[in-house]
Amino acid sequence: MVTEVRRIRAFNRTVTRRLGVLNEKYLGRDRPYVESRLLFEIGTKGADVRALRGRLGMDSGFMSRLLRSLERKGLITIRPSPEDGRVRVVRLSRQGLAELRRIDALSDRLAQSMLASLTRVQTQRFMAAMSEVETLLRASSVEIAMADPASRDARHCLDRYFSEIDARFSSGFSRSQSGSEHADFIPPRGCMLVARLFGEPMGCGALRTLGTGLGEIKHMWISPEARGLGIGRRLLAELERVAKKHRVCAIRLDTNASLIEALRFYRSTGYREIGRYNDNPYAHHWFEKALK
Amino acid sequence: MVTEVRRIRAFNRTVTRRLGVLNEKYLGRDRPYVESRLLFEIGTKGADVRALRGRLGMDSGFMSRLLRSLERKGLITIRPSPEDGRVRVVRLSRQGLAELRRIDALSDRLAQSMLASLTRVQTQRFMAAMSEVETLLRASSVEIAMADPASRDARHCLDRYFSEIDARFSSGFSRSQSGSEHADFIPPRGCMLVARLFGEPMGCGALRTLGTGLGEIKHMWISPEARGLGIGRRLLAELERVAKKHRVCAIRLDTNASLIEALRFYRSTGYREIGRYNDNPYAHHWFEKALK
DNA sequence: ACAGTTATCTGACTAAAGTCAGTAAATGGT
DNA sequence: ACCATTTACTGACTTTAGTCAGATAACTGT
Repeated sequence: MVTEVRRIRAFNRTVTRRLGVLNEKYLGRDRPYVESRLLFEIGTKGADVRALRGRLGMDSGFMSRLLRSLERKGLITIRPSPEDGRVRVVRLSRQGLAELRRIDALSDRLAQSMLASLTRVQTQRFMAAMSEVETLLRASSVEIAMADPASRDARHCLDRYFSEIDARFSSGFSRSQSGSEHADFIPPRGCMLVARLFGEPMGCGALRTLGTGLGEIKHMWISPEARGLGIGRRLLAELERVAKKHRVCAIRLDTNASLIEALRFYRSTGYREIGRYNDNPYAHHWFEKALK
Repeated sequence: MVTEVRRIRAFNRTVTRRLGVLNEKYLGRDRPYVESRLLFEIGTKGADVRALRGRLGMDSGFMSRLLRSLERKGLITIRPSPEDGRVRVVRLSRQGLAELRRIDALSDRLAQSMLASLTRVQTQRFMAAMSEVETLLRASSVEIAMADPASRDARHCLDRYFSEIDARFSSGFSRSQSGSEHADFIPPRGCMLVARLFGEPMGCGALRTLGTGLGEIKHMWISPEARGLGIGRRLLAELERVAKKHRVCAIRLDTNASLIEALRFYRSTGYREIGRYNDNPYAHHWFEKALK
C-alpha cells in the first residue's frame, strides 16, 4: 500500500507539472483559462448550461457571468431548450467554432511537443501506458450512489437502458409491459444505484424485494462509453451488500437471450441458472445467487 | 501521428480532470493553493528562493510576498545563503514541518482514493502503467540547450561530473590536470549543451575541436536521478549535429575503464575503439566515430 | 390550481493570483 | 575600483476566479 501511494504521488507530481503548466499556458494564453475551458466543453455540438455546470462543477452565478462574457465577445449563442424552457442551450457561433479550432490546434501542438523528443519505441510504449492509465483512472473515478428512480440521472439511465434493449431484443421491447414500478426501487422496498463518472451518469442498477428474504436485480445498465471499467461488478456488489443488510438471502434476476455479455457477466459473478420464476415475456434465462 | 495526438489529448483530459480537481481541493483546503504548493516545494530539506522561483516559474515579487506570508504564520524561516549573500535559503520551521506532514497525509489520502475502487489486478496494472507514463513523460520533458560553460547550470553539472569521477576513478581525479579550458567549449571553437528537466540541470555534454575536421566529446554527464531517460543519446546526437554543421567529419573521445556504462554507451552509439590519441592520464579507452 | 423544485440570472462582494516598475544589496568580471 | 548582473524585496495595481443571497420564470406532482 505504501509503495502504491508513493508511486501515485510521484506520478501525480510529474504529470501535474508537465500537463498542468502547459495546459494553462497553452489554453489560457489570450483569454481567461476558465473561458477557454468552457468553450472547449461546449464543443462543436453545443450543450445544456445545466450539463456544463455539472461537468465543470461550477457555481451557477459564475457560469452565467462567463456565458454572458463569451456571448458579448460573439463566441456563443444561447437560447432556451425546446424541451424545457428553464434550461438554456449554448452553441458556438461561427466565430466560436474558429476559436475552438484554434484551441484544438494548440492542444495538438502540446501533444506533439510531448512526442517530439521520444524515439519510436518510446512513443509506442508511451501510448500503451497512457491508454492503460487513462482507463484505470476513469475506473477509479466512478462514483456509485443511491438515487431516486425519478431523479433526472436515474431517468436518463433508464431511458437509455430501455431504448437499448428495445433495439437489441429480437422482438423489440415495450416499456408498459415491463411490470416494474418506480416505487419498487425506493427504500425500504428496494433501491436504485447510479454510477457517475465526472458527474455524469454512466450506469445504473436496481434492487427490489420479491418476498421475504428474496430480492431481484433489475435494470442493470452501463453506458457504452464506460464499459470495461468494472462498473457492472461494482454496482452488483453494492446492490448485494444492500440486499444483505435488508436480510435478503437470495437474489434472482432474469435476462433476455440477446444480452450475451449480461449472461456471461451474471454467470461469472456467482449466479446459477434456475427455472422460470416469473412471467416476464422478454426473459429467456433466470438466475439466482445465495447471499452468504 | 494523428492517433497518437488523439490518445494524448484523451489522456490529458482525463488526468487533468481527476488529478487537477482533487489536487486543488485537497491541497488548497484551508490556505491558498500556491502557499501549500510552496510549502511542498520547500520540503523537509529547505531550498534556495532562487531555485524555488525557477521550479515554480513564479514572479519574484509574488514569491517574496508569499514567503513573507508564510513567515508571518511561523511556517518558515528565511536566512541569507552562506555562499552567496544575495540568495536566501528557506527552511520549514517546526510548525511548517507539521504542516507539510499534514499536506502529505492529504496527498496520501488522494492517492488512496484513487485505489479504493480498483481490484487487486487493476491496481497492479495501474502501478506499472503509471511508472511507464511517468518515466516517458519525464523523458519527453527534458530540454536540451546550448549553454555558456561558465553559467550556473553548466558549472553545477561540471562540478557534479568531476566529483563523481573523482569518486569512481580508482586513482581519484584531480581537476587541475584535466587539461580542458572553458574557452574550448565556446562557439565557434566548440560548444556546451545542458539538459534540463523542469528547469533544473540534469546533464551536460561538450564538444571541442582538436584540429581541422576533428572534434572531441568531453564532460558527458547525466544526473543519477535522470538516467534511463535517453538523455545521453540525445545530448550526443545533438553534439554530433553541431559538429557536422562545423565541418567536423570525425569525433573522438576518451574514457576511464571504471565507467562501464559509458563504454557500453559509446560502443552502442557507433563509436569504434582506436589507439591512444592523447596523453590524458585518466584515459584507458579511446574512441572515434566518423560523421556522415 | 397551486406548492414545491429546478435552472438560470443579477448584484454585491471577496479572495487568490499575478504583473510591473523601481530599489537595494551582493557579486563577478575586467 | 568600478560597472553590469543577479537576487530579493516593496508598493501599487489588475485580473481571475470565485461565493452568496436573493429574484424570476418554467416545470412537476398532486
